[in-house]
Amino acid sequence: MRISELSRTCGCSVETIRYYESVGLLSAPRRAANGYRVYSDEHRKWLQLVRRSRDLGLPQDEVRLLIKIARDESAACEDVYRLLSSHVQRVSTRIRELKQLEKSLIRLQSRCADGRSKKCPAIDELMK
Amino acid sequence: MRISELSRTCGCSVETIRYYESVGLLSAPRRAANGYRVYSDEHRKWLQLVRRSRDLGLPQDEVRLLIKIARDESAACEDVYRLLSSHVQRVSTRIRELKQLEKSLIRLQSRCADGRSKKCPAIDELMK
DNA sequence: GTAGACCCTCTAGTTGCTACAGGGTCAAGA
DNA sequence: TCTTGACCCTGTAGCAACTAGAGGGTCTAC
Repeated sequence: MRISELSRTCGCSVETIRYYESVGLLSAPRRAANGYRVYSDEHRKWLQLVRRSRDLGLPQDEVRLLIKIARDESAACEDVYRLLSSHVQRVSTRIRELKQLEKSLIRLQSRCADGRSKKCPAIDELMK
Repeated sequence: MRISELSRTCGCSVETIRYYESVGLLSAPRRAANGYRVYSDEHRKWLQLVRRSRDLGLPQDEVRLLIKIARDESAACEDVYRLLSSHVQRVSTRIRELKQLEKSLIRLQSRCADGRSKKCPAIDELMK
């Protein structure tokens, strides 16, 4: 299959596929006589792995690691588990941080709502 | 005050201050005879506004907007309120997304935990 | 033969900084 | 007087993870 077909089946732009190849997240496919990339179903699977992992928020480095684990025939489930665990940790931390942020923002915003003074109290607070 | 002092009082690196100046988030200060930047307390306040806004996650464009509003003597509180509101929306949305993500990750991870098969079921799922 | 849909490579842009390289300035101490 | 070390300057390149464009080639259908 050609790159545009792969792109359609994986929901990932042509440019992104070429980019993944350039950074080593997808192995280079064989080329047709005219230089066009020709992909197999194997490629599609690997691209799915990359796309889904990225959708889950895994950074490229860890996707690379995941690929290495997956290529290993004895695919170490434990390693995958650990990798996912640490990512869950990161996501949970980020959620906590954002909740904290949300609170601060709402508090700041509320100063605007009840302010009668000429100057904006929220801006005053930020510049203090 | 010189740039390093400003840096210390605002908890923001010297490089970042110069960067803010270069992208128009902080107005250029006067220069001493030797070319060094010389800041006033006014500058400190504006830098605080930028730093605090960024800490709240506002993108540069919106900080720029906030500065414009703040410079306006009739600092339109309503505009600030609207700006903060839309940002709170964004943050809330992001929190929801991350929670969803966290769930997916934990689900995926659990497949690793109870898998007895030779191949890692999480990786299998990602490549499907 | 030409229009339109593909494909190619290479480069630059995005966001918000951070980290050099390669210089100049200035005050204190030997 | 010289030198050391802490500052300061400009300008450029790097990060993540793409995206968008320039400037070309290829192939099929009408």
